[in-house]
Amino acid sequence: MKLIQQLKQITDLSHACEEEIKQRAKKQVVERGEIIHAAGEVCKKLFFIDSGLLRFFYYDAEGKEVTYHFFEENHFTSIINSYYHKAPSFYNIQSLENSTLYVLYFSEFEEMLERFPELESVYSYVLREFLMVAEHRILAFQFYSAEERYQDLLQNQPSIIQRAPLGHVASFLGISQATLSRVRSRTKI
Amino acid sequence: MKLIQQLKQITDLSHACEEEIKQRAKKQVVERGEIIHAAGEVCKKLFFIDSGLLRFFYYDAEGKEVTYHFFEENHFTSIINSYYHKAPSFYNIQSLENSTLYVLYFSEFEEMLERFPELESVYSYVLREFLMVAEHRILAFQFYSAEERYQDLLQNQPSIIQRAPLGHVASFLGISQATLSRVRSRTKI
DNA sequence: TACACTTTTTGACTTAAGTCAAAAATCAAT
DNA sequence: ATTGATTTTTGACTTAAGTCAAAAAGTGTA
Repeated sequence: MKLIQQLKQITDLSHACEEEIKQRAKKQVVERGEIIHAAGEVCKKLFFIDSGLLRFFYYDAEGKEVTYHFFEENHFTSIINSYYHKAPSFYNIQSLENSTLYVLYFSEFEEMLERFPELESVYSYVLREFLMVAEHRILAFQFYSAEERYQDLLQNQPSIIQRAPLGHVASFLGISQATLSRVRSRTKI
Repeated sequence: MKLIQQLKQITDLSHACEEEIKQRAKKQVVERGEIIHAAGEVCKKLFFIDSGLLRFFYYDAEGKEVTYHFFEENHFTSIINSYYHKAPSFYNIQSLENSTLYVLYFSEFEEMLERFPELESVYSYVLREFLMVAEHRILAFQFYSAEERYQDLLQNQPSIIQRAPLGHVASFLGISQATLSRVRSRTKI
C-alpha cells in the first residue's frame, strides 16, 4: 500500500498507528473529470493520491478557469487553510484522470494526532513540502519569463505537460494558452 | 513581551514552557542594513521580530538583488527548509531598519518540542501562515497585472511600501523599478 | 468512417511591461 | 547649507506576451 510506504518514509510509524490508518483511510476511485471537492465548501478531508492526477482550480473574475496546482500520485493533498479556518475554499479539486485516492477525514486525523505523536511530523512534512513547492513557483514568477517557466516545468515535472491539457498548464504557468502553444512549438524543434 | 503574547495567541502555553522560552530566546538588536543570515549557510535559527522590518533576498543570474519576501514585526521567520534539509540557503536575511529580534536555535526548539507538545501547534501555525501568504502571492502572479499586484500590496501591507525602498518592492512584486515608479505615480493622482 | 466536439495551433494586431540612460529628487554627513 | 551618494522618476524605444478569431488537428462515439 503506497500510502503506508509513503508514511514510513516520512516517520517511524508505530504498528498500532499503521493499522488504524489502514482501517480509517477509505479508498475512493474517481473518474476522469470528476470533482472531488467543490468550491464553497470547507475541505474536511485529507487525500493521498495512490494513482492518477488531480488539479486545484477556481474561476477568476471573468469566469475563466484558472488552475492553481497539480498533484500527482504518491502525494498528499488537501486545502489545509480552509479546514484550519473553517472557511469555504474557493478551489475546486478535480481528477484529470481515472484516479485512486485514499481519503481520511481531517477530524479523524486530528484525533489520531493526539494518540500517535509521530503523526505530527507527517503533518509538518506535508506543510513543508507545500511550502517548498510554493516558494519555487514564486521565484519562477518573480524572475523567469513565460518560456523559462515552461522549461522549468519541463525539467521538474515533465509528466504534467504530457498528462494535463494545454489550457490547464497555461493558466498554471500564468500565461495564455496561445503563448504556451507558441513557446512549446519553438522549443520542440 | 510580544513574543510570549504572540505565542499565547496561537496556543495554550504552559507556565514552564513560557519561562523556558523567556530564558532561551535571546534578544538581538540589529542595525539598518545588517545581514542577519548570509546565503550559503544553513539557517539554524528561528527569529521573532519584536520591532523592525526584515527582507529575504538573493542574487539572480545577472547578479542583481531580488527580494523574495518582507517580514514585519510580530512575525516569526526562518528558512525552514534550509534547516530541515540541512542545506545551505540561497537567501540572505537583512534588516531594513534598526530592529529588535528574539532568536532561538532550531535545535533548542526541537528539543523543547518533545517536552512541550503545545509547541507543535506553534510550528504548524507558522508553516500554515507561510503557506497562506505564499498561495496568495502565487494567485496574484497567475492572474493579476503588475498594477493590480501593486494595488493588492497597497491594500494588504501598505506599510511595506512606505518602509522599503522602491527597488526592493519592485523585485518583490516581480516587476522592474521603472514600471513600479510609473504605476505608483499613476495611482497617486 | 463519418460526425460532432474539444483542444491546439496559427496569424494579425494590440498592449503591458522591460531596457537603458539621463534628469530630478531625496538623503546623509560634514 | 554644500557636497556626494543613493534612490526615484521620466522619456524614447524595444520586446514579451496578450487578444481574438479562424483554421487545423485530435478524440470519442455511433
